[in-house]
Amino acid sequence: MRNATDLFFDAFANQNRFRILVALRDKEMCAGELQKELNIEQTNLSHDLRCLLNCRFVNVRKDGRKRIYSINDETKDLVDEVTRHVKRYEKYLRKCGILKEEKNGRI
Amino acid sequence: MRNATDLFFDAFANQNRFRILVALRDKEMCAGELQKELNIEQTNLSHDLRCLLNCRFVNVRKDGRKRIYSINDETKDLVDEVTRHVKRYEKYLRKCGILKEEKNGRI
DNA sequence: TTTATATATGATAAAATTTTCATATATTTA
DNA sequence: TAAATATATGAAAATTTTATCATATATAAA
Repeated sequence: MRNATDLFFDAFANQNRFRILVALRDKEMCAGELQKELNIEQTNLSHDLRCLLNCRFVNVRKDGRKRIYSINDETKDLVDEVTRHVKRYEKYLRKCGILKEEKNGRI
Repeated sequence: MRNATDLFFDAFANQNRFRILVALRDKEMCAGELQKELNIEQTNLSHDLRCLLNCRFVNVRKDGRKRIYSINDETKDLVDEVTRHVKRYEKYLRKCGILKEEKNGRI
């Protein structure tokens, strides 16, 4: 059985899923709005929303044929703290040399 | 150019690297001690420590032929907050259905 | 100054994740 | 009830990440 931390990072520390959480930080949105704003392919967005929902990082309510998603407060706080940490360490992250600046291949 | 958040999660949200940060939470340790305690293969541990060091999440000092690693306070706080969040959501993470309970293949 | 211990480096192999693709369902409007 | 819109599902392909392997360096002790 995997440990809970691994599961947590799988859900939270994923590029698209974290972008969704950041977008929902300021206002609730339906899938279509998220899709436009974040430019995530429809089926991927749907997979990601399901994951965030199952983990209870976000909530959803129906409105006609739209589904409106919102982030919960605890998760919002964590998003904020991560964002602060990222800002503080960005300079070093960029110079790390082990983390890849570009997706595969050299810098 | 990748965004800073992606680089941050690459460094921080990695199984072995996060375990190292958690281990260093309570006391500073040299590579050999970490290796025993966490049971991480030597070369992997070395790669991971270099990454954490380059990102400035940990510091190092020399003592004879050992190198003693310690976590910085800001990162320690973030580790604690993540740990709390994981505890709170573990129940849902396990039931997510999208996150894999076992490494590849079915549950 | 040779041997032993502690740790580091870089390339490739192995494994895991993310995207794509084909298609399904659910609700509304015509 | 047929067409249109909004969103969801599952499997396979594509890409990325992590582990392994071979080897290097640095310090200490014999």
